[in-house]
Amino acid sequence: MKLSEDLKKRGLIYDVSDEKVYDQLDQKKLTFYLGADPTGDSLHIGHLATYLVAKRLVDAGHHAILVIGGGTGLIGDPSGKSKERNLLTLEESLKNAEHLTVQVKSLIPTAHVVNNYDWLKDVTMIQFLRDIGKDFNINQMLAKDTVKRRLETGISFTEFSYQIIQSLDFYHLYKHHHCQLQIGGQDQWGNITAGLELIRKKTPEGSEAYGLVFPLVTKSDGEKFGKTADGAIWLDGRKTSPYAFYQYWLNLSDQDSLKMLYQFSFQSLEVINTIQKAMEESPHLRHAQKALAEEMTLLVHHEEGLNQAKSITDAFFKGDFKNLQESAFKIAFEGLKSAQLKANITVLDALVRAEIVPSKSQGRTLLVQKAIRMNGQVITDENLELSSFTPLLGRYIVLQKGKKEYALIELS
RNA sequence: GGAGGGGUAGCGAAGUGGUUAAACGCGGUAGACUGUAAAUCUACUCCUUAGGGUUCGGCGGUUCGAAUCCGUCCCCCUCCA
Repeated sequence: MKLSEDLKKRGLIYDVSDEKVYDQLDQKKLTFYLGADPTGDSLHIGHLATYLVAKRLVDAGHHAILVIGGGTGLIGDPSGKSKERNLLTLEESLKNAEHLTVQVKSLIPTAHVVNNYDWLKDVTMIQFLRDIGKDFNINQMLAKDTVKRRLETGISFTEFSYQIIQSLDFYHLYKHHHCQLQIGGQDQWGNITAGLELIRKKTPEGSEAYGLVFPLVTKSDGEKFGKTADGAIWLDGRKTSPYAFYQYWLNLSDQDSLKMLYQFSFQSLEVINTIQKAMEESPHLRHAQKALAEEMTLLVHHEEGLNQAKSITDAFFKGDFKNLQESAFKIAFEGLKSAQLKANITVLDALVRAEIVPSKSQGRTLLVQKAIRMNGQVITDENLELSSFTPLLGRYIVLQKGKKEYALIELS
């Protein structure tokens, strides 16, 4: 199947600057670029969607340049933001950029990774205003959705100028790396077309550059994809454990999981179709969720992370952690909340100390509601001491709140 | 600079001297039902040594008693200049 057709069928194309881009994708080997600003020290699942599109292009033989926006991150992209952001310091931006570089390389090892701070930092003000500013029309800039929406609430000159800076990236890459295509989420449309415009003006002899944007990943319940009450789902295993990452996919609704399967999975459309059928026949087996969880966890956290996530899942949801070997046991609880406590501590105190509840009041409420289990046994007596449990492996007590939250107590 | 309006729990929003730890909605957590889903129903949602303690932008005052009245300061919005 042609690449363009595959992308369309998966629902990964929101808009293109020129229909010709499809033929280019199907027939030529393009150099394309995808950027991310280092606003945080890790990418999250939302970024993952965009990088996986890049990966599809790479797999089809195109060359990827992944831009880490060490420079643009200093300015602040107003796209999709209703408020002015706090500026990052240079140190933060560059440090975050380092982290993102590592992550991005691990996702697409063959990609050329660059930091736009390298070419943006030396542009002088005079240069900026004379050589670049002349090619931008204020009316057009103001008309961009991302700017227009902000005019009422306020936008600084800094963020207003963002589109110019990003255009400079595209032009730089076009000129020096023959990068002809920029891809991104639909919120990047304005920035991408601004870049195309700049390239056109700077190349009077004729230019060939394109833009392609994919739809923002959305969930059917209106919640933002990749966000939980605890915050974003990060790709960094230290910020979101492989287990939590795996669980996020596993907990997607039926409807969402199918959609995500098309958008995220590298399985062929035929295979996805089969999964869809299996799912319709027996939804309780959650074929789509499981397939997604496995594939995505393997991709981001590799085999080791996937095994860890699965062994924890088995232990917790099949309840067989009692039979775990010590090594597996440790892996299962790695990254989860834990506390070293003495045996004469009461159940209620243990809940607070293990940080599974924020206060004793709430701990009591949960105990009354039969929401607390220790070593799998429902506990209602807050004054029970830890010594009244038979510890696992001689010293561990597994603490459970509700169905999904666990902590480990190690007796000292 | 002038005139007016407003700041109440994670958010939205009632409350204008006394069971008001503060209605209601959303969100959140848990229980039931289930498929670790959705929908629905139920409970909880400041802290606590369970007696109390500390809350309504900050500080100070009036009062037996204040989110509610007075003074002052800070912040936000609207209109005029």
